[in-house]
Amino acid sequence: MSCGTSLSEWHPHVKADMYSPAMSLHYALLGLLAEAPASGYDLTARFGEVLGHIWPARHPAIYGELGRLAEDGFIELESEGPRRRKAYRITPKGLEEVRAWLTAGEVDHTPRLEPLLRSCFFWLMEPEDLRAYLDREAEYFRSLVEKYTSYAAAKDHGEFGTGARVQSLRVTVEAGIRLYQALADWSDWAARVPPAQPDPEDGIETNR
Amino acid sequence: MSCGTSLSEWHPHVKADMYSPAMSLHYALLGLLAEAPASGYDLTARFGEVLGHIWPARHPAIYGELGRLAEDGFIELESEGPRRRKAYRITPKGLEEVRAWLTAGEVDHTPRLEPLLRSCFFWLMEPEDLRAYLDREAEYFRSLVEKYTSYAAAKDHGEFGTGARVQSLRVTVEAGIRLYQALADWSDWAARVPPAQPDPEDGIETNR
DNA sequence: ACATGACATGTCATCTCTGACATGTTTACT
DNA sequence: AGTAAACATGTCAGAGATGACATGTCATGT
Repeated sequence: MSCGTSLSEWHPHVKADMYSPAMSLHYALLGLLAEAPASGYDLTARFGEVLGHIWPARHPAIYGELGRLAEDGFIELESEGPRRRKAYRITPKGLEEVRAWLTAGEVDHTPRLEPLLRSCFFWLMEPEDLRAYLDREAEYFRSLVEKYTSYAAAKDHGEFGTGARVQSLRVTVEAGIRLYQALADWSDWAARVPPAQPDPEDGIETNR
Repeated sequence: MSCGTSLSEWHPHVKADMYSPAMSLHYALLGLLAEAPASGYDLTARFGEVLGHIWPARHPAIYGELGRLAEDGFIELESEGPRRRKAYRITPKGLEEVRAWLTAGEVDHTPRLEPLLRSCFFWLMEPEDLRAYLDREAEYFRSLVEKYTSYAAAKDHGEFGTGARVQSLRVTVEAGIRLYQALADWSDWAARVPPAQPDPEDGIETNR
């Protein structure tokens, strides 16, 4: 082992972080329903369009969570529409729930980004493959920056109104722009890091 | 519904992205074992120290995946040590597996960042709570930038050697620095966005 | 001789999400 | 009148991860 915290700190009978793995959908749905009543179908669409780029969710997860939320009194049936459509409305209890999360909930700061995980293992790649990969990535990140930038510009010209919800979305988009810009710059930077010397310490062949 | 792609594109019988939810641990373990043989305990420690800040994993998941990996011939028993310790070594098949992932696997670019999800719902918070939250976040992100920066400086002074694996880690750390810097700047920026007007379009009270 | 703590591996109930499958309803075009 | 497409909701087996629980091994100090 290299540098390190003692393992037994976490191991035997210690209460861990208690960070909820994906209670996120629970709050995400409440947050969306705080805007306006919606059906599972509507919510699925919203995940497909915008939120899903940050926090993916498919319809089985959504319908399932909707059922649980209703059971627990965080939301309630608002109306039944034409094709079996069921729209839900958030209850005061639900609104309190999501607000408590926002102001008092533990924040998980882990950046679960697959490209970052991959970067730990770049040393296993051939230099030319790595180079090609990083170029592709930089390109892709730049295209996202462009996409979000144009959305932000439209918003700043008042195209979607000036309400609080739109303003929140604008803030989220700004995060996207800055994050993807950072990732694009990082990819460019990484592509210019010289390939390493073969590592003497281990038996596995590194990138030649 | 607002702007949007037709839902039926994904719905009826279309093959979805097939993006693997967390096949990531499978590859992460292979990547770590490509460096040197290790036991479940060692690998758990490494997740706790470094990798876990990017991709968390607890010991039950690790021991479980290790078993599957061995069953499938991606890794093999290297040695049995003092206290039931079992160290595994990656096989040629396993090395091929992780390399194929790195060079040919689909990349999932979704930034699963809880702070970003939260930002979609900032409009539900009281302005002063939001302000306090953003200040705390900015502070925290800055502390991470500092931490990773000092690590990078140590590395650049040759403190951990110059091997390929260390160089990869340096690249990952650079991503962390840039990402957290972007997030710190974003938090500062967001704290200075003026609170929105009450939104006329819906019935739920927004931040006053 | 024995207790303690670090080392080390495992099981299990439970939770969440996913892809595949299944189904019913309404509109629009031909 | 018929059929295709969009609208809309659901079930289910299975994968993957988690916290809690359980157990066994070795070194050290008393």
